[in-house]
Amino acid sequence: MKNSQLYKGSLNTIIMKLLEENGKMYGYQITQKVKAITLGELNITEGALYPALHKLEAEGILDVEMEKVDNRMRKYYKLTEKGTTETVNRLSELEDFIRNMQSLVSTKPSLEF
Amino acid sequence: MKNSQLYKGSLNTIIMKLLEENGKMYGYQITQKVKAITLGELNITEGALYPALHKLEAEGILDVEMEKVDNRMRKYYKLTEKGTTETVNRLSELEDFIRNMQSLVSTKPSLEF
DNA sequence: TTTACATACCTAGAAGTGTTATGTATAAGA
DNA sequence: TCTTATACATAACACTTCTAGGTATGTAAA
Repeated sequence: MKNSQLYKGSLNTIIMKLLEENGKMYGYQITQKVKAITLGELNITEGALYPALHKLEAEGILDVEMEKVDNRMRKYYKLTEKGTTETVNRLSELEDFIRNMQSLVSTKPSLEF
Repeated sequence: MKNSQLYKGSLNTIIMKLLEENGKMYGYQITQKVKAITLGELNITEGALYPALHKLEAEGILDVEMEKVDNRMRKYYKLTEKGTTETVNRLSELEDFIRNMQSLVSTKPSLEF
């Protein structure tokens, strides 16, 4: 993704949330959408994205639909029923994670004079 | 750590922040502190913690100090000067990460009736 | 007293995730 | 024509964490 290791483990959740929000998307579109939303801070690499999409499809989280646009092939992905349910869980986990990280970081270091 | 993959990549930042906050800590204490702060939700495994501490020490982020307490050995870790500077950067990255994840997740899915 | 649990450290091998590098192909713009 | 953007894909590598084991002391319960 980017320089920071922090994003490791969050790619699937990001993909699923975007698909929940937009109905169907194709790979390249996902990379551009993430870049736009994060103001260029997060760039999903193709080497991470495509294997992730294939895995989510194999797990029955995503469905694929091929479409030819402007003589170029596009693979549109959308959440299955199972995927929609899973997305709710993932987002709940993400909220817990963010809450826990904020708890761990919120307290100020003791000042010594 | 726990069930969720989301915590991957955040261990170093957690360790460094706790040391910034508490001056010096030993490994087991870090696991207990994290468990307490997150109300049991996050349990750092020893197989992740000790290698991480050793690596941070090798990188000059942490200093070690041995101490014998109740006939048991303890290895106290504290931030070096370099480590203190690095911690500021890591916490800044964490804030960016959390902000970006919230941006990606904040928008509601479109409702279809 | 023996068993279990808590404290306190450690490591090797496996698993999972993502990066880097590379490949294919079309379209648009300088 | 060369570069950039669009659009997919995979293989080799790197990094982080987990699983599962090991060593050792102190304490509380059975």
